[in-house]
Amino acid sequence: MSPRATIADVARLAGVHPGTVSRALNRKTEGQVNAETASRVRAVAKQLGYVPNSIARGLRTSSSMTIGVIIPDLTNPIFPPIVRGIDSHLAPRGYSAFVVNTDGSDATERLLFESLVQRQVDGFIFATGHSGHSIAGEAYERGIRAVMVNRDSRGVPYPAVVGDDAQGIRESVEHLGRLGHRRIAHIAGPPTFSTSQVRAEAFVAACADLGIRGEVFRAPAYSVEAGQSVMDSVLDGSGFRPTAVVAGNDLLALGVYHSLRLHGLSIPEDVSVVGFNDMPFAGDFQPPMTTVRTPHFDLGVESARLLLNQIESSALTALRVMLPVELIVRASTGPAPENPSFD
Amino acid sequence: MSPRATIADVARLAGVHPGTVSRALNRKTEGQVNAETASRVRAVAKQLGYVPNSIARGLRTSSSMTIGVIIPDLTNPIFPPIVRGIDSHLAPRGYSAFVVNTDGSDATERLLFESLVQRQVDGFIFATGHSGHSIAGEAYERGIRAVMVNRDSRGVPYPAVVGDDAQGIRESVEHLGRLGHRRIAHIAGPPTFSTSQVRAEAFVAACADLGIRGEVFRAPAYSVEAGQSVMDSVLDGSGFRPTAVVAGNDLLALGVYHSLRLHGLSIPEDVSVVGFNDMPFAGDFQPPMTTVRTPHFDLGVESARLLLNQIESSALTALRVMLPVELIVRASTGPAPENPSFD
DNA sequence: CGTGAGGCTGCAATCGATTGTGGTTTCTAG
DNA sequence: CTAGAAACCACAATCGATTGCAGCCTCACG
Repeated sequence: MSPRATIADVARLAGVHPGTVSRALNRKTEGQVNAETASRVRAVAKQLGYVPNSIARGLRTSSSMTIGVIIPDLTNPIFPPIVRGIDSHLAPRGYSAFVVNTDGSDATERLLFESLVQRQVDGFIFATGHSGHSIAGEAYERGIRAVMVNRDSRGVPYPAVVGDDAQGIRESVEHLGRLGHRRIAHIAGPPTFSTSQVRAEAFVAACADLGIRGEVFRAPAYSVEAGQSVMDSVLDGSGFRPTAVVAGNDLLALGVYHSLRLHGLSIPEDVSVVGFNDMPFAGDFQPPMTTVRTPHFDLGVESARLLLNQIESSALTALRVMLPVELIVRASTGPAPENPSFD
Repeated sequence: MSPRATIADVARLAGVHPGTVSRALNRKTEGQVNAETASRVRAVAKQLGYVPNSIARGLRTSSSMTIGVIIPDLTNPIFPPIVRGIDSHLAPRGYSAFVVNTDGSDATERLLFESLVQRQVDGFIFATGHSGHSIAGEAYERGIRAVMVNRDSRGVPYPAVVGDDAQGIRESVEHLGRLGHRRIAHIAGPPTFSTSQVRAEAFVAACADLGIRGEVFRAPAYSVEAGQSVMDSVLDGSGFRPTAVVAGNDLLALGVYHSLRLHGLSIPEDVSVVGFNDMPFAGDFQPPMTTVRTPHFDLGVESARLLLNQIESSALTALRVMLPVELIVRASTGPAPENPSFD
């Protein structure tokens, strides 16, 4: 690897001082140097293939132009769009993102967080919010800038960018109500996530408003397996016989699909199912899934925008951005059965 | 933001020289300092909440402990597992990854590449290989370390980590042959990708070996839309009437699903379909998709391993790692119809 | 008791850029 | 013609860590 050209090399060849080279090459300061000199410097720089060393620059300016993005798991399909949204806002502004996965472990989150602090990231975007999310609290104490995305974290004073989950659930229930359903189950996610609580509460409220009998069941995780086993226990153990289920998210809904299939029940003839998130390819499932579309990409964009605002204006405005969601009706919901197959 | 403690602060409070602090805090050099002094330094460091500034360290040691990962699009479901595989190897070794998306554009790839060079990344992992992939060539000229993952790039002397695509296709064709299919279409990806070529050639060879009539059709992209429109033209325009189709990847296969459905053909009764990659939730499609599982996570791990080897041993061993694939038989393939519905 | 060998630690240079300060030069205006 | 102001650029400090070199101290051995 041929040693990269430094600013000193350029200065020498252009016959000027390194400081002048620096000024000539930076938009904000190039006015301070004679136009002719500047163009000579630029010519030499190009000739030498000079690229500024942003490590060195970062040391001096104490800004690394990097952002830490902490998510639970990149292979969970809702996160790639969020990450891309973040990146799409960051990249044009000269920022780069470190994306790390915690796999839901607070311990690894802490480790990764520290390693990013060490790397002098200018701020964080947390997609890992949950009740008792200590890292965000600590980060705030240490004066670190951050925003929460997708999930809120009660008690943490960072801005949060979330979808209007309550509205999404309400529309789901109304949709099912219009189809004649009067007994609906809600498979809720883990109670430590704000999303689970918001959705469950909205479900209960909507059912009450519409005079629908709604029961809430809690899944230990937002996963296909959890959805399946909870639905199994609803069908086998509980006395409740729903004609429709509103799942806490698409993964849980998929688990419900599996459970229903194994019980010989068909969707939506016997039971209607609605998911949440509209993950990629949700329309290609068997049957295509009715679900609530959350604008994940935009969630990412907004969170990045908020963070950069904080960083550049250094104003810690505790804000909260809620983006609208949309019910996507596909084939997993249909009219309530006249004679429910299991009555 | 309270100014972070520096090594000088620790030195002052511990009553030693900054150099000593540095030595006391680094595994490799802590033997050079008195055990008692070292522990005192460590105590002070903890008390002050000192975290080394890796920007400063990077400047001095000229190694940033970061890797650039260049992929086409994170929302393409094959990439998250690759990225996680990379990360799982990098993180425990103190490296962090910058993941960037090119959206298939060489121009933005170039931009992102330069910005990462500027950030002094220690190496690159390219998942964007294609014929005429100039960036990798240039990078090599400049003595930059890198490896290619998933896709190969002919003519670029970097190591490549790929799946055994030829074997996967061969197994697909054999599987269909055993089911009695004698007319099979292959929807190939863009010819600029090595994967497309390898798979198409393997398809032709396998058909020849088994005495099956195989026709290759080229899709302009690895996307659902492309798959659908190519399959449309096969069904409508071409004289060829396949009873099965081997798609270049799962996205194309999904497009084939759509096309078939719109033509009133059912899978696998009328036409069998096999995909490639076994993307997440491929088993939940309608019908569950028979496809070739590529070990994407391991592809990522291997590529990171190769890269770190290169970096740490500084030996440019042009290697090639091929990982085994596996045919996953689900419900999109079945016996060839006795009387093909469209003859 | 002298000396050589380690063991420890301080000193200062260094990585590559940015930026406040100040000195020349040139130009303008009175 | 000269004072004052720009305009331009060089100088050097600085960011926070790492590391070769050298010095000091202690200890052991002759």
